[in-house]
Amino acid sequence: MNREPYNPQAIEEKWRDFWRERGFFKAKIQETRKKFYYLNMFPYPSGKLHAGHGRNYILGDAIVRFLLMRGWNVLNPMGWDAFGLPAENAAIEQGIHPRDWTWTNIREFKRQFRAWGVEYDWDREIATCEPDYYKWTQWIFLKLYERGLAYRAKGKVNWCPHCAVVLANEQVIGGRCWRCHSPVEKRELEQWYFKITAYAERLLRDLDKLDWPEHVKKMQENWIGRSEGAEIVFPTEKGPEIKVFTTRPDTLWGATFLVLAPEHPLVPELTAWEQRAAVEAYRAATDRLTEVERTSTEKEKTGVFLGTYALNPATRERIPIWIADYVLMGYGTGAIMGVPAHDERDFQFALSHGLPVIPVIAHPSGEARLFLPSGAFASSLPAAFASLGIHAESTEDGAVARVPAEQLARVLPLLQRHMAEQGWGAVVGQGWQIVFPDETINIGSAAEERRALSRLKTIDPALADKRSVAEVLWAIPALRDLVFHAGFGTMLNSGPLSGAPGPEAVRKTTAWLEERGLGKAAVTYKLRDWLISRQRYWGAPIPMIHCPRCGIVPVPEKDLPVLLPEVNRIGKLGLADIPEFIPAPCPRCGGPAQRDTDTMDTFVDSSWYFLRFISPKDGDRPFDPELVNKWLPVDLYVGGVEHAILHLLYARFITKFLHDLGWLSFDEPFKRLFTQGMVTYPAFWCPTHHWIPPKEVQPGNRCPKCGAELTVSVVAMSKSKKNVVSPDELIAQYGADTERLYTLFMGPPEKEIEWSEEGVRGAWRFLHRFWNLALLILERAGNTREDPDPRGFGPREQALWAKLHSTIKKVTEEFEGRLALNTAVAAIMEFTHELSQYAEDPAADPRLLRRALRDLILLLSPFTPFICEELWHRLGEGKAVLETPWPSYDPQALAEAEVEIPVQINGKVRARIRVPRAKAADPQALEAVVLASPEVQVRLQGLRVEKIIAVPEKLVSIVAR
RNA sequence: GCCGAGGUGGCGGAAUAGGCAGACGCGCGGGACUCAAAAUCCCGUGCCCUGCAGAAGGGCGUGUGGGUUCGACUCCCACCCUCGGCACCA
Repeated sequence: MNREPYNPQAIEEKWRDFWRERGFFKAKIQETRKKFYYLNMFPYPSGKLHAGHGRNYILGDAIVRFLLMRGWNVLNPMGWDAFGLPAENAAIEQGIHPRDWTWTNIREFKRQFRAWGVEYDWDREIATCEPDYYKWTQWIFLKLYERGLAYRAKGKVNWCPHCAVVLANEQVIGGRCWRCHSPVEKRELEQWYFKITAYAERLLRDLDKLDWPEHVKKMQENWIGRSEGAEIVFPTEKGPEIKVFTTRPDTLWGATFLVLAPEHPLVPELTAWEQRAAVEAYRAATDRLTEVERTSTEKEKTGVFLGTYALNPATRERIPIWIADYVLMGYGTGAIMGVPAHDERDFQFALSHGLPVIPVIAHPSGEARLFLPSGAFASSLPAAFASLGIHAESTEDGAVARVPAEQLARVLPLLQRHMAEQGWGAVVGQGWQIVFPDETINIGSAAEERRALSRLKTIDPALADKRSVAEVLWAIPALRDLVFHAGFGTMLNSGPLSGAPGPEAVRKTTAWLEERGLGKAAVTYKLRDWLISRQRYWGAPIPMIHCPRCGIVPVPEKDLPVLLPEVNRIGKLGLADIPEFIPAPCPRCGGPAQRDTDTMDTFVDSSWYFLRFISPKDGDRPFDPELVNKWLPVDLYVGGVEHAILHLLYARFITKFLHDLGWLSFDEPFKRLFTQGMVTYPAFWCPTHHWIPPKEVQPGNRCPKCGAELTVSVVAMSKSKKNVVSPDELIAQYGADTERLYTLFMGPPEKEIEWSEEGVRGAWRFLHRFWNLALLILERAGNTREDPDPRGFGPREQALWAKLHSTIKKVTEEFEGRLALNTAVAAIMEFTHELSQYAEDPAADPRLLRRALRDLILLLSPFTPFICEELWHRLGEGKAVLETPWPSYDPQALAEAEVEIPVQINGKVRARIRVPRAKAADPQALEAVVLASPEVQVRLQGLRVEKIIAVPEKLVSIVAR
């Protein structure tokens, strides 16, 4: 019999507008019973969508279709992140106005969504570049300004020379621009900031209440970077005090120098006259370094002595003040105390500059180690040591012995006694002791350090060039692992706190400092304030006016929006290049004044858009607070992990701010977050012709233009690398349903995955089988209207019936739980297979056939809505799929089926027995059935059963000897 | 360096609560259809060994080494590797 072939193009065109026309995707915004706010991160409309983008939108569409069938009142809006640098740069490349570029792309995106069958509540469409949207972005700026959370400050900022714009810290990725990857430079500029640091603690703490992927929360946690420690005040001889932040106040007695960031404001005042030239030169050199160069850990620790001294508040010793570029102005107080014995960077710095190192924390291992250079001891020493149970080993340049900490007090005098006349020795681990025949010097202060060093130099001419005891000890390989350590341990050489055990050291020192008014407990964050000024045209103008008389004056709310001026020129312009934009009367005094010529960072636009969807056309307010408070937080937010820090942190901040302002009752915008993985595809690189589209690659990976061998890399699809798969072509060849099914089936949606042409064909073959099966069943059972009666089922029917219900269960649970829709598709495929086999039986129950097909169509409809809508109507069900409730499963159907129980004997599966589920659920019954079965009996012959474990519905394990 | 995720057939992956390892798909092999090919459909497919007309049987197997358990991809200890984020953050 010749059946009508599956013709996806014809079917899909037929239904493309159906769902929209019926209004299935329109949220009933006034009704908030059983509401569900589903949100895909809105795109920046760039060119065309590729198959990789489908990961996000198709997943969302499937979830929303499922939710609608489950009876949820779903809000599923879409908009355009259309303002900002990305759009502007792309438009410049095309030589057109950013607005034209944006709207052309929006039309294209919408066409492609329609082709995919991806639907939204289009009545709520917004674009951040439209005045009725950015008016409210400006309003948020004004509110932040009112509260002192938007401020202007001069400082070193990140500057991207290629984009001609400043960048926020979050937009510098590994020292490079997030858009164009150029190395970022530093410039001294006056810019606008949002005080996100005021929210650091809450942004950190509230991560706990979010149902987000653990790694995204961790990334935010690390970015916020909370550190607990103490702020300590160091007096200086020149006068001004220096505040330092440290996480290790317990090492204070070991602070032998101070280091300021080269940009530190106190540097000029603290510089001695004779050091001024050197200091200025160093500061200038630091300025010229890029972020990448400056923060490279490989770099030698450079720095310059200011020529003046501070006082260590604990030891009261004079310590030199230096500047060095490894100390950053933006973190803590921009100054550190140098504790070379217990901080790796300070240690390197001290070694490079010959600064003294004083150990003040015992090595956590409790070990001490003795070193004696060759010829340093008398022949009587080994015997004396042996009496203490200490055995020395010879190394290239001397003898080494392990000394238990508690033996130290006895070893040192002994050592002194048996030392050669011109000998010396060192014991490190529990502090450093330098032993001479007539005395032992404990390195516990700078004075002792100096004295020990000078004696060493006198004894051993080879040490003449050493500038510190640390240099001497570091040169001995056998001691290195004990000379430096950064662990917690018992405090040493620390005056009143000596002997304080490691776990209490920090707390005790902090208390000691606070009692004396020398310092206090403090918390510091890595998070910096959000720099939001951008010197480019395509963005929301900052609503501020600079008046020569009144200073900086905000534009009154009633005068919003500050409209972006129209321009005819295309290029890297800022508002400063548009003279007619600048003049404006001062809102306060009415005199002539000038508009601020910066625009806002694109991430400001997207930091509140999820609120606007509730009342997108409201002209009087940014959003309707009453409805927003009913609909938000967003129940499920889906987007790329690349926004883990940037957008998601900013949106959380603005939400908390609006909450504090009283506009929002909630303080976290996205209850659950799901990050989908990228789609990769091979990209081909020719040294002369650059990126070559995969389709043009010649056999043997050759360039079509020059025949050169191409370099292949499997990377995320992107237009610039020309390795995109076009949905238009896929749809023309296979249909949208095939692309959708493959996209959802190819792997777990959160994982990065490579696109496979063969995989697409697999989805295509499945849909053919499904189509043919449906037509077969329609022929055989199309007219049946009765429901099947499970009471009359034979074993085959019962098995199929159970399979149907377990499939419904599986698919439902995936949508409601972890969203591993790839396994839901696999389950549907399995069921389709079993249904096909049953349908071939001429005696098959038509009522069961029809019911199975009906439910199968519904289960598959979120994945492949076109073919399912078509078959649904052929089934004559009247209503549309989306008006039909999602199938429910019957636990009874599952209970009645037989299950196969594997039987393990001594850990190996030796038999499989079919048992009715009711019996399998009861351990005793299960055990009895298994032991009675012939297969098991044969296996147990000659063995004595020692133990039986029966796991209900799973397996039976028998131990026999 | 620090933090996080992960390592399962030829490949993508499954095993959701310690209970049949390899679901589902790709690829591959064989067959059907065809003059032929493509497409499609059906069957088989972890590795190794024994065996055979067809069967059947056994051993090994989830990065490596150890441990807990009747039973480990799953839990514990140590290590190796890959990917992602951060990185002179005091």
